[in-house]
Amino acid sequence: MTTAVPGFDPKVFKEICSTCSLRELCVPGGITADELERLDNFVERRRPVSRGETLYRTGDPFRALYAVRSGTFKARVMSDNGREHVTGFQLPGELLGLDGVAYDKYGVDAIALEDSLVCVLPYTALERIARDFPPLQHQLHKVMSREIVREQDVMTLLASLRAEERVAALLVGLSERYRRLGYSATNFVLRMTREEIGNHLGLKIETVSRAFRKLSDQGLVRIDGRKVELVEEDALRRSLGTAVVTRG
Amino acid sequence: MTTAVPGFDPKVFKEICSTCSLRELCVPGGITADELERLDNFVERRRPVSRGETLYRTGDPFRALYAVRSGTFKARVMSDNGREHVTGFQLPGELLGLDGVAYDKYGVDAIALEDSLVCVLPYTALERIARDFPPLQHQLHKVMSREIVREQDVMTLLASLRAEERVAALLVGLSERYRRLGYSATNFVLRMTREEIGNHLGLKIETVSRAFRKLSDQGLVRIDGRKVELVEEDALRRSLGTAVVTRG
DNA sequence: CGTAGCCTTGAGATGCATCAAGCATTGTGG
DNA sequence: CCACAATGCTTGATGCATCTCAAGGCTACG
Repeated sequence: MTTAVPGFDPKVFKEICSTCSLRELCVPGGITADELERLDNFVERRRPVSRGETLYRTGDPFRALYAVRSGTFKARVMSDNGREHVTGFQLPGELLGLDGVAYDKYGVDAIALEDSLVCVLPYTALERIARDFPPLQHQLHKVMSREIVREQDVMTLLASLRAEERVAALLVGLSERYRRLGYSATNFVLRMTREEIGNHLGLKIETVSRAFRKLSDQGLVRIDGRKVELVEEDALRRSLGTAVVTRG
Repeated sequence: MTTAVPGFDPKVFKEICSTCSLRELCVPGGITADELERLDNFVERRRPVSRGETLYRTGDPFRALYAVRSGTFKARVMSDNGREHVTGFQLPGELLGLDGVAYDKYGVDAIALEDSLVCVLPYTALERIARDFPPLQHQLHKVMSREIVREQDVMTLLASLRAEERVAALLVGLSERYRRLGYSATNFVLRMTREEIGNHLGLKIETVSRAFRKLSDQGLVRIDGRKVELVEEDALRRSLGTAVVTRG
């Protein structure tokens, strides 16, 4: 299985790509050495983005997708009254930029919440390779569709949950994503401020703070600044109604 | 340009496909007669769905995308407490089922709000043809990305607008879509109930009703049951803040 | 040590949900 | 053709969740 491919180090793959939503792209099962090389050549493997830096802005011409290798991003839109809406947070292995395909320009700002690394996937090359390599094509479609589903979930959350439930849903969602990454699902550190959480969930910062307090008082979680411990994960999950899936 | 192709009637195309989000699929610019025939063979061109009927249900195995030819649909999820969330309304030329790719099953129920016709686009065939026909591939990606952007807009709406603004945004959005279809952008009939509007916008039916009333009192719109007239379209638009785009 | 950013908490205001009643329209069976 | 049920819509009164405004505390960092 481990064919000798120039410039490809399986150890690096293990760390970086194994949880990536596009791993089929970088090291798909059944990919030939030849194909792998071709992929390797077009992906820029580690562009650093430091905390607070903008990876791309709303309206920038769309050129590439970005896969988060390490770190965390927020995607946001600013309304002209100066208010921020955070459309999502991106953890390692997740993609940025899918909204750019629609109108050949990005529809959000992508901002690093901590020092991060991204893979750069030039889009036209990606489309070209996808044509020659059906599993990759299908994987790309799945990734886009998952983003659609994720956003549906957020819409449902915004349309039907109360403040405390929204915050609980966010925590459960982050928990699942950290588990998938092989990190602790019960102990993690929030990379975003209360305000960013509020701007994602459609709540004011004070309401977010009080929601944390209430969940904490019920013994469901333990909160210390940005450090979170899920004490009663199941109860937390149940407090949402199982229909609300939390994929993002 | 009008090559003689068996089974293809340009007049029918004009009526049906010219505003379709997948028109590149059915009659792309620059498509050869050969390719067109191939497309023609795999698309089922007019499946009727009568009012209230379900086109597909949450969890049904994903097989096909559907393009609305005539009529209107709602896409919805039911939470287990029995509450409905309407993720969107689909007008002629718009697509249903993109969420199904992600997990090989549909993520919503698609229900006709009036007697409707859809085109059926079997998905595996679509992927296959897209590989051989780059403009179609790109168009498919654009359509998926537009759905992502549309949902981002709805999320922003839900997270930041007040009741009256949400209703105004819906009306402006419908207006634009009817204009694109060649219908009046200022006079149209709502195909959905107040309750469905509320379940889309995260509002109760009474609140929707009162929002209509207020917009009406301000002279921005005229409402008679489901008949809507946009009297001051610009003012209505301005009442939203221009950053809130309303694509669906 | 001091400042700036972030977070918490309290008190009061407000927008939407809830509860309740009544009206309009449509369709149906007598 | 009419009576009346069913469905959808409106309107009013009240309560509650969240926002708003205000103050103070904590932490990190220069």
